[in-house]
Amino acid sequence: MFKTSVLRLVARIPRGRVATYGQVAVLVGRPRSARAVGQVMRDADGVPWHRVVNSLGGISRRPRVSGMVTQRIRLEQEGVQFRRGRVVLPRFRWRGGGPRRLVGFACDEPSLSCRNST
DNA sequence: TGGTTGACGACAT
DNA sequence: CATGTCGCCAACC
Repeated sequence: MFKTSVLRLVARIPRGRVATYGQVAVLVGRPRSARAVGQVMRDADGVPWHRVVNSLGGISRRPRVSGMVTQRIRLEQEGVQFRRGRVVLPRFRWRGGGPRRLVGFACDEPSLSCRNST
């Protein structure tokens, strides 16, 4: 089940790391369901929902409450750094969730050997 | 069964 | 870089 898969995956996001809606969608095998992931997060309970942000590293607006603040606070308390209102994805994006054959999230970790080009 | 609704995302302006 | 459009898709009605 989609919802269950999403919740199970989000539950695995380590403290101090974040994932994007699109990333979660890909990891559960539904690459085009990023939006639906948000729907699941809306009522998510008992999972680190605050570790899921949009593709820009920003905190997406919720329908009712203004939990944007709460989410950011929580992330910062875990050590996640923000830059101009956005999570510094290159450094805090979670890479995991299964087979690392996942292209696209490969080389954005500065501390690795990715800094050869520039 | 069929139409509407978004915690999204890639692109075009 | 900041909006606006359009495509997507699971959940809801």
